[in-house]
Amino acid sequence: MTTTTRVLRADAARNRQALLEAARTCFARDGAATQMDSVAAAAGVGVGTLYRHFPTKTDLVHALFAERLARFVELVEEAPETRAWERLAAVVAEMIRAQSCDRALADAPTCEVAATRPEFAELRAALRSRLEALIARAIADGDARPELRVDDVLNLCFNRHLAGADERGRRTYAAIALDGMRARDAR
Amino acid sequence: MTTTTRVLRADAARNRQALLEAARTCFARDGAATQMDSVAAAAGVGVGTLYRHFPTKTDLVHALFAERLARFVELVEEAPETRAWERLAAVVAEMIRAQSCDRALADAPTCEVAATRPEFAELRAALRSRLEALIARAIADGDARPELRVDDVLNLCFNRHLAGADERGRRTYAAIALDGMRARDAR
DNA sequence: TCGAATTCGGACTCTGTGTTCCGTTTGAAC
DNA sequence: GTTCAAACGGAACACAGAGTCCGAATTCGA
Repeated sequence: MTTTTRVLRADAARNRQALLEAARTCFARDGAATQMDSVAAAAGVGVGTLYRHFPTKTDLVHALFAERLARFVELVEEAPETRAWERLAAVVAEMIRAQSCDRALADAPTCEVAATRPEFAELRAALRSRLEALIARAIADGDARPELRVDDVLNLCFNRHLAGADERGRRTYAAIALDGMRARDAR
Repeated sequence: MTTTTRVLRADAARNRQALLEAARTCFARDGAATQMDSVAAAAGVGVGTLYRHFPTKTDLVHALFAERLARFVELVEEAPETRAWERLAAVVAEMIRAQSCDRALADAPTCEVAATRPEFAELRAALRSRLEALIARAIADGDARPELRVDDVLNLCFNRHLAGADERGRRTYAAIALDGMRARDAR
């Protein structure tokens, strides 16, 4: 995945991984309020090093969000032979579950800081278009309510309050969301 | 509603109202990112004046949130003879609708800045307990799903993404939320 | 009308946080 | 082992935004 033009020196590569790992932890815990200093500290590295790998906080956020979105895109594509509704349900459940380990994730769909990066915009578009297709199939099958749109699904799944919710809360939330998205006849 | 101990001078009272009005506008537009300077400017007043009326940004946020929460509390209490589910549905719809005019509102349930103020904590507790009772009745009537809890309702209604959504988005969101909260038998 | 208490305004201070800079250290090619 | 480009660390800088301060202006009772 590391598509850097020039090959990194051994220590630099090691530090880059440590930084990404540290950033994951920090953003999961503190959300958007995460400070660059604490990321560097968690990686056992000076801020200078952090800024050499990610020139801007935005770059770091972008890298993390891209990672997550890519996982979701894959998830939507898995097992194309399944009934659309089943897959949609799995995707929704996983997106909701993922919020519990990442306080910053809820911002991903609307986040403007990272939105300007073409690479990120592409990923977001990819997720949207694939979800769109999946939803269309689920509606055609008569499983999802006909007015359902991508944004409705994303709005429901990327809810900031989910990060603070407990296991029961997230389960119930997912159940409500899925039942609500269901077509009247299919229930 | 202005329960200040000493009576305010005419200009002071006028400014206080202007400040609250300006704050409503600014927070509705910019959410938590609203700056004190811009509130003062919008009220046509210096920052000094703003800080005399609201010594801290937290105080201002508190005043605004309290206003909103109080409205919701009233709403839950209205027309007690109605069937519980009907009222719950009305409350949910209104809470979701209210997000469209206030970018900061979504934080109200979890907001820690204002949570320390006893007055605010009371309001929040009041809303919770009244909603709790309403939900219990709706469950007892067989209208709401039995696992439903106050937090589930609040998490669904106070969703940050709703502020950016359009009319259709909010309507669909409300429909999904309500259908999802419904008991299986009642559908 | 006058005077004192109150309020106003906005330049200024203070703090927290993203970002830069540069002397030092390290990896790896020969 | 020597050399040098690349990478490191963290003190220092820059800037935004919350909150302060005090001389000027305003209100209002007498």
